[in-house]
Amino acid sequence: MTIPARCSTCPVRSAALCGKISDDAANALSRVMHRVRIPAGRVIYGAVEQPNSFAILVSGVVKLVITKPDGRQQIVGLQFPSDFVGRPFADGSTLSAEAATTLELCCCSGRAFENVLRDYPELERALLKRLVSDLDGARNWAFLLGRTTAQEKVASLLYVIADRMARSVVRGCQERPCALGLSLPLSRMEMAECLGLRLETVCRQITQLKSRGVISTMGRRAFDVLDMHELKQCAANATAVLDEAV
Amino acid sequence: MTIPARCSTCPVRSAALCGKISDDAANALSRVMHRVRIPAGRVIYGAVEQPNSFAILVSGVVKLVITKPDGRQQIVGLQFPSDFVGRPFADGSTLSAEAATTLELCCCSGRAFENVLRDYPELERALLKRLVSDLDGARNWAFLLGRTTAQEKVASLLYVIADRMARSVVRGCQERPCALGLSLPLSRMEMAECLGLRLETVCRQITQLKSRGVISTMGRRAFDVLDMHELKQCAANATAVLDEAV
DNA sequence: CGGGTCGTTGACTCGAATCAATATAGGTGG
DNA sequence: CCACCTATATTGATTCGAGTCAACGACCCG
Repeated sequence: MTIPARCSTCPVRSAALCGKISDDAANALSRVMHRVRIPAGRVIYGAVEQPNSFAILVSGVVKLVITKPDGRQQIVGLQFPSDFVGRPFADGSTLSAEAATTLELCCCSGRAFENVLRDYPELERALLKRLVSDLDGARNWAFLLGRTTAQEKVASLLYVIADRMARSVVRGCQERPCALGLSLPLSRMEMAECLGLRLETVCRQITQLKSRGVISTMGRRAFDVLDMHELKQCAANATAVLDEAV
Repeated sequence: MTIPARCSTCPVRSAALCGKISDDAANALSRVMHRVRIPAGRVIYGAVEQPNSFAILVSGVVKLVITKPDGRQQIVGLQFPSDFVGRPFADGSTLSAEAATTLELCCCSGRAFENVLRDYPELERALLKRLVSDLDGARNWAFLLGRTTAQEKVASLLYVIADRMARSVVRGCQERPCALGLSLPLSRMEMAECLGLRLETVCRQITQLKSRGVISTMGRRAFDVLDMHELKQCAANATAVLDEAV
């Protein structure tokens, strides 16, 4: 038995959960999942709504945001195409997921997903691995917030976005995804919320990166990486870069 | 079949992974696990050593630390008694786990653990749930690092320590674990590494909390929470507390 | 009791926040 | 299609919290 046609043409299949399991399990999964389109700004799951569903992100970007009673917000993670969206066995935390852009999701109800999970232990195993790597991601995010300068934060974010957007846009080009005209899935405000900064600070850092010829911007929601290597340098160690720029 | 005697007297059993599964699974697990004692400072797992093992923390505190080539360190998580220690299916990240204090672990080899995992899907399910809650923890840690003042950071850390240490020291006392003489598992330097601050800043904030009568300290490695409610207030919203203090 | 590590406090600096004033993009209606 | 209008973005001036540098003090070890 082979996988369904709609799956075999799916752009994220190889990288997503459903590409890591046997055709058998993938079939069972495909039977309960369906494509949906979600407009930007929609809350996918959060403190309020409980009909928890699960999805694989096909296109677009999801932001994971923690909001405190006093209004402070922090984006604690971004999800890109091929990522798994949902909170299995959620305990109702303060975390919510929002569409940063228009999304295409391949999704199903929590109940249906948990049934397949029970029938195919290999799926549970794959999910567990993904959670471990999400956990690594969350901890690296914490490092970024705790131990880096504004310069490094902005450079890191742009690097991650360039990396993951390029991967999902031009598949096959593993070399240098430069000069592509990447679309920026976040506003300046949202970038600030990602990085624990104010939007003015994000602006200033972007201006600096532009004046150094590392990136360029076109309008509000597009940018180019002119020098991928330099951007990575900025992300890893802003001070060293500043030294050699003197 | 009942669980082994050494498990039935184990202080963390009810809260740990092994208390969330059937006696059958718990038995299988107990057969491959054994108690070990680890001195403070020992690296449990990290970038170097690969013989990955898994453990349940019985006593002591483990710190999870990310170290970058340039020497910057950030503690991205703490683990307390009953927590699961280990990285299933690790992909060799920059994360390492270190004993912050002397530890008692109930541990086994990665191979043995994965065998039991295969035989008892319920164990895998329990592990998955624990990872999801770890993920929540890591994201809340990110919020703390990104969106709070030094005051809130220090208060939050002391609150978490007081909460979890009290829970493991005086079991049964669910009311107000105040005035207990809690042992502080971290040095000032380590506290700073947790919070993305400098140790001088941690000192100053501790001094402030003392002068406001929220906590008191005895020597270097012990403290008391004099007003648990106030400490929680400081953690949640330092500014409001400052306002009413004027 | 002496030495060294760790913790505390003080004086000063600096990076990011804040407050404020434009500027530009992008959508809307004429 | 163009002119306007509002959001969003950018830049500048200033403030403030935390970092840095330095000295001192306290605890804990032998």
